[in-house]
Parts: sequence; C-alpha cells; structure tokens
Amino acid sequence: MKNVTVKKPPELNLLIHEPARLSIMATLAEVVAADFMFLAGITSLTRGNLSTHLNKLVDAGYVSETKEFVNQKPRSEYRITPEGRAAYQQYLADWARLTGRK
Amino acid sequence: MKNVTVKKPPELNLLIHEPARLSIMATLAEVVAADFMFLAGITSLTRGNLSTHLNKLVDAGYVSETKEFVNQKPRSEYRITPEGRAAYQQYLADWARLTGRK
DNA sequence: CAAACATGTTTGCGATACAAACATGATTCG
DNA sequence: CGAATCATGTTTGTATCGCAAACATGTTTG
Repeated sequence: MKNVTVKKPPELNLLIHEPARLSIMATLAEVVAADFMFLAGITSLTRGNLSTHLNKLVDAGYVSETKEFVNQKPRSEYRITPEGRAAYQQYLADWARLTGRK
Repeated sequence: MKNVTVKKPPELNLLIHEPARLSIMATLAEVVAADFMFLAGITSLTRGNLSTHLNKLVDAGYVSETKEFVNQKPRSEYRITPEGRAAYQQYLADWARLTGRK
C-alpha cells in the first residue's frame, strides 16, 4: 500500500468551532476557573444552552467540572483541562491556516 | 423608552462561520475569480456540497456567479462581491474579538 | 450506440443548536 | 404557615442544516 500524501485542509474541530462553545473555551482559556453564572453572563447564553454546551465540553474532556454548595446554593465551577487547552490551541492554528492568516 | 446599552458579544455571521463556506470565502477573498472545480479542489468539498454552499453565498449576495460554456462544457465562475468582502472582514474582526485575539 | 467523462443539482437523513418547559431547594412575604 | 419568588441548573421539542448519495444533462470515446 502506497503512502499517498493527500494535502487536506485542516479540519476545524467542530466541538470548539461552534460559537457558543468557542466563546466558552476562549473564556476558560484566560481564567483559572469560572462558575456557571459567570459564564452565562459572559457568553450571553441562556442557562439551558450553557448547560448543554458545557456538558459537551466536559464529556469531551476539554473542561472539568466541580460542583459544590456555597451558602446552601449549588455552585458549579469549570476549568479548562490540559487536553482542552491543547485542542483549543490546535483549533486556533487550524482556523488561522484555513483563513490564510498563517 | 430608555436606551439601555447592553454589551452583547459580537455574534459571528453564521453564513460565513460554517467551515465549508469559510473556506470558500477565504479563498475568494484572495483571488480575482475561481471556477467551480478549482474551488472543489481547494476546499475538498464534494461537488454536491460545494454547489449548495456556493448557492447560499450567492443568495446572500456575498458571491457572484457567471456561467458560460468553454469547449462545450459548462463552466461556472465565482467572485466575492463588495458586500461579501465587507461581511468577511467583519467576521474576521468578530472572531478575533470573541477569541480575545483583538 | 454504449460506456465513460465532465460539471453541477437535488434529495433524504441524521445530527444539533436553540427556546421553552421543567426540577429542586432556599428565602421572603402576607 | 402557605404561596410566591429567587437561584441554579437540566430536560425536551422542534426546526434547521450539513453531508453523502442519487440524479441530471450534455460530451467524448471506443
């Protein structure tokens, strides 16, 4: 079998490319941690959609989640994982290449 | 009625954000014109999907299309329109802002 | 004239994002 | 005390959309 090198354009990681999640990842890449309501404010997402998008990122291993109670109220905190950061940076590079902004 | 200024994050133009179309727009932004098959090669899209995506961009007024016959064969040529270029540059700016790459 | 080539278009389906409804517990009000 | 409100998320229903595959149309070739 020949090793044919097909020059394919880098595909964008769709999990990150989606605007809502891109916004989340961009935020988490810049802070140590963020809680749910903070992210809701930053991203302008409804709680419902923020919840779903966050869960997808958690499932993918890009974001870690810790739930605790503060003042008897639930509080979820999110952080980007090393894999998440790597995937995010790869995405940035792929996007730049795709748009010619090498 | 009060003029409340809500600081909303810039929404990404989804027509352009979609990877296939982003690839098309990035290409058309750099060349004078491109025909169908050239774009198919550049973007690695199937002809079917390239056709649909191009038509969406044409419908939006971002791309212009001219069809002619060359050597008895159909040949479609595409160019970015001024509105298309403006929308593309706006998209680039919004994306940069969203990802913190101001 | 049948088969293959060239250039696109149309269609059917599976995935997904979003808004709206729901859940749960604490706090406040009448 | 019982009802309403707040705080923090989760679940669901629907409508859209991207993709692969099938189709269309005409040309060249054997």
